[in-house]
Amino acid sequence: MFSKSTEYALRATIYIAQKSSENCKLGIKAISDATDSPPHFTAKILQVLTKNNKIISSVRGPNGGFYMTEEAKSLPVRSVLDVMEEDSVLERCILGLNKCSEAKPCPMHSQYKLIKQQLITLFETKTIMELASDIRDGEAFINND
Amino acid sequence: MFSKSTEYALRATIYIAQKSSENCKLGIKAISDATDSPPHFTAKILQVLTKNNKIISSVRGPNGGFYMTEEAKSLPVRSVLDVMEEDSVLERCILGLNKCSEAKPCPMHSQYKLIKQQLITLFETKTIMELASDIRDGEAFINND
DNA sequence: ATAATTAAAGACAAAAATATCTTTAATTAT
DNA sequence: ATAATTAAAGATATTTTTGTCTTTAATTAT
Repeated sequence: MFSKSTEYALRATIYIAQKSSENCKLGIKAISDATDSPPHFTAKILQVLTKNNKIISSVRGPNGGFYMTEEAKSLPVRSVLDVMEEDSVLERCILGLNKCSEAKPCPMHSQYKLIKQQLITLFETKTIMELASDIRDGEAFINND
Repeated sequence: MFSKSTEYALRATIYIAQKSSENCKLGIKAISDATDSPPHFTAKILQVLTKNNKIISSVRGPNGGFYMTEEAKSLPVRSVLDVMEEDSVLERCILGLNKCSEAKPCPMHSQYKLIKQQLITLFETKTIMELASDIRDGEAFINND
C-alpha cells in the first residue's frame, strides 16, 4: 500500500508521539531501534517530517533530539501521508488510470470507491495520539520483536 | 496501491477478456494502445500472464496474438494479482510490520483489517469477465482518452 | 520451401526508491 | 571559550522498478 519511506515515517511518528515531550527528546538511534527502521534512512525521513516543525520538532546538540508537541500529537494520521506525498494513494484509481472518475469510471471504480472512502475516513479521523495511546496501554506494538 | 506492472497487467487482462476469443486474437500493439501502456513493457508482463496459459493464452505467427478462453475469463480478478505476486498487498500490515497479527497488532490493525477484508472479498468475488462486460456495455473504460 | 508475421526471450538502459556515509551547523555543558 | 553532542545537509552507493531494443523461435500463408 505505502512505500517503505512512508511506513518508516508512520512508525517513527507514532513512536515519537508516545515517548517524547518538549522536555524529553529522542535520538535517532532510539527511534530507529524501536521501530525496526534503518537509522540513516530514518534520519532522512525525519528531516522531511520536521520541515517547518509541522509534525515533528527537533533540536540539535546535547540533550537534543526529536519530539512532538501536544498540538502535533492531535493531528490526524493523514497529515503524515500528506507530508510524505502519499496522500494520492487514498485518491488514485486502483487500475492506475489518470482520468478515472464518476463520469468515466474504470471497471472497478464503483466498488472500490466505497473502500477508498473508508481508508480516507480512517486516516482523517484517527489521530497520531490515539495510535500512540494504544502502544502505551500495551494494546498495540510498533516493532517486530 | 499496486505497482505499474500490476496496473498494466490488470488493464491488459480486462481488455483481452473483452475483445478476444479463441478465434480472434489481439496483437501486443492493439493491447498496449487500448490500455495506455508502454508496448514493450506490456509485452514482458504478458509473458508472465501467459506462463502455463493460466490466465492469458497466446500463439505466435501470422494471425497469432493473445486471447483468453471462456474458462480463464471466469477467473476472479485476484488470480492476476497472484501471478503478479502482488497478492501480498491484500495481506500485509499497513505499517509494514512483519509480525503484525491478532496476537501482536500494530496500532492500525483492528481498524484496517475490516477494510483489508473488503479488498480481499472484492478481488476474490469479482471475475475478470464481469469487469470486461462493464466495458463492453459502455459502463466503464480502460484507457485515458 | 520461403517469406512474412507474431510472440518469446534476453540484453540493456534509465529512473526511482532505498540505504549508507561524511561533513557541517547548531546547541549545550563544562 | 572549548569540547562534546546532536540533528541537518549533502554526497554517494545499491537495489528495484520501469522501460526499451535486439535477437530468436514458432506459426502461417503463399
